[in-house]
Amino acid sequence: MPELPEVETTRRGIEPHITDQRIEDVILRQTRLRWPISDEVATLGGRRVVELGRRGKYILMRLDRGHLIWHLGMSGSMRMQPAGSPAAAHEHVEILFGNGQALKYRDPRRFGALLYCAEDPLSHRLLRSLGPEPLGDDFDTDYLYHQCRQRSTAIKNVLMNSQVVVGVGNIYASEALYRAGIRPARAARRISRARVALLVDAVRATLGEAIDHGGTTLQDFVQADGKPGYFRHELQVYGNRENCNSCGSPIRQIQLGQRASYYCPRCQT
DNA sequence: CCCTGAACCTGACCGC
DNA sequence: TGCGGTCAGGTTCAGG
Repeated sequence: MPELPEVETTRRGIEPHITDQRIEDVILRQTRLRWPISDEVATLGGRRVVELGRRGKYILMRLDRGHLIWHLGMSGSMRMQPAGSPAAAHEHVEILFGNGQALKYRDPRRFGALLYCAEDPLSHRLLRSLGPEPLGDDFDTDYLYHQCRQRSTAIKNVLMNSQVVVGVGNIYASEALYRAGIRPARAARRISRARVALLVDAVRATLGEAIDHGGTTLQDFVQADGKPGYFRHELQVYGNRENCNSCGSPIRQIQLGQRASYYCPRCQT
């Protein structure tokens, strides 16, 4: 999926097309996603989109009454197309707007979600215990060092724990650790404060640059205009079985927390 | 509380 | 060409 940069790229691409627009109709072709789409979603015609926000990997669509919470799962994408254009395979949801544009949600693996929420979406059970935004002020050295102190698990697992910090998935965890010179399997509590500071900077820089490139496309992800993300060309270790761009050592792959992890055995300690 | 592994689902790819 | 096995960007949930 879609990690934070892909979700933010999606949000930015869609926002200008739907803000202040009136929903004409909602088409549900498949309601069995991670959780079933509630019947209320089909009845949103007439409501207006007030703003499009994001919390971690969730896209928050605030309506003049109620909210939609979207998640892209592993294979989800959202794009704008003219209303009436043919539906692609696995295009489960379509929202038609007064301006003749359609927001299309596509998700082959259906690990994503679309939830209707009457109240504050930040209080929803799926969102209320999320950690800080990695690009916000609350994610700093003091915070992450404190989170690491008592944890014996690998630092990569800590980075990918959404209760610790949101938005860092399997690609960017490997990339940020490479950038910080820290091995993904290193026990979190065995990392010095100075190196945690490097890691905080690395996470921010990696995610920020990925957003600037429109995210990373491996298979499914497309931006709101249908183009892929271009950060794939900037990846240093993820999916790379070749040599380190810095020292030439072969990149190694290990398994951590059910996920493939990549690192340079010489540059990362 | 912390940590691990199973589960959800489809499609791409690889070796035979 | 077909078949079976493996792997894939996420996250909840059950259980130790």
